[in-house]
Amino acid sequence: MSLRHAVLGLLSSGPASGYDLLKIFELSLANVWPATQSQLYSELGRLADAGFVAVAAEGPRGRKEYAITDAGRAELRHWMTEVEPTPFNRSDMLLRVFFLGELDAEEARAYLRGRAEAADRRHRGLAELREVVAKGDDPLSVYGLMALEWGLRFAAVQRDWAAWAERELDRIRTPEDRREDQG
Amino acid sequence: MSLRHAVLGLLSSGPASGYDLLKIFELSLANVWPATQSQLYSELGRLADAGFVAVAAEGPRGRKEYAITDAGRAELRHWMTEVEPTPFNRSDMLLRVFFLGELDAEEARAYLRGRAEAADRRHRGLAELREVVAKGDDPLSVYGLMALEWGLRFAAVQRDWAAWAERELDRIRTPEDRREDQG
DNA sequence: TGGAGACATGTCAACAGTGGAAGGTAAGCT
DNA sequence: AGCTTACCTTCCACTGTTGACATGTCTCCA
Repeated sequence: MSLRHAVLGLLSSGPASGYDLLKIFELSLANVWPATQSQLYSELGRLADAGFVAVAAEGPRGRKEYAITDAGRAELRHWMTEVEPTPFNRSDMLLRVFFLGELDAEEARAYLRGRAEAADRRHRGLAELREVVAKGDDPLSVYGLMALEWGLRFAAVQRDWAAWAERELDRIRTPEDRREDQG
Repeated sequence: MSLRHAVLGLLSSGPASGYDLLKIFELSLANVWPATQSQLYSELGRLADAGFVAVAAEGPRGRKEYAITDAGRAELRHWMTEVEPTPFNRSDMLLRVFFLGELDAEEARAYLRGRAEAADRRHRGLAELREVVAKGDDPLSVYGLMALEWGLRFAAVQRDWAAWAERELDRIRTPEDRREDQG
């Protein structure tokens, strides 16, 4: 139930409407905690019922600006400092690795190669983003930068792991051929 | 909808009952694609309705052994080779990083330190598991080893990143103190 | 023979996440 | 004045995930 805390976290730096929050979710938070419009509005409703946020102002077009309350801030702090993060999540990429034996050698190689390439593309994309940020064109908070660095390292490790696994696959699958060569 | 493919993947190497599958989910697949008993049994039912698996044999205590069908195998192959894996998932650990500014310097440090330590513990645990596997006491498939290697590298990168972020935090938060020293 | 423990399945309520439809208001442009 | 575009919210149906409860059988062993 972290959508709730994502919303509280965003509201902790100032009031915003559901629409404003949606923009943030689509941009900076998209890779960390994606959320859709219907999820956001209903979560804001629940948060208001629970007293963690309140409508601070109403604007044109039915706009409602939500502000975090003291109770909300307390809840956020509690989650940040007391609740243990989940160590890891589901990964359909890794799930496929378990079943790679179902494919023939060529297909398995192709899969790992594909993963390495995708990770490499992501790595290059993030590196570019870091360049842009470094030039100061599009400032990012210290914490945004930390998340960016995480993404960069994560992409690199995935790329390198996939390349390693591909070599490993060759090492495993070729002994029979080698024996044939020698026999 | 990968639970379906996890089940198909497991059944691809031989028939099994819901109970058997549950054991596998609790052990080797727990970190990659956790699933509960209720999920498993209902998924098996849906899979059977869709013709991807069939009851191959019935045993004592109402046991039903499911076997994958040709259609099921085709579906699994399709998913393995044609469907692009989701690049990354939600991370409540990283979500917290975005809101680290809500905490004071000491708390933020503690958070990152905690992450580094948790990752280090996981890394040591997996390294130990790799030792055990290497000794051949508890054999793991090539693919299981690849997944293990992934876990190891992932834990290492998380540990190192958290340590880096902690130093980064010091670098950012201390300039004011330094100015005070000089002034 | 009686109890513990593993084996085995089924069902239900609640919550979380996805995708899309519907409906309405304000601002800016021509 | 009329049009378009951006702004803004609500509701709904469906799927996925979790946890708990209910139910019963077989094997072993004291």
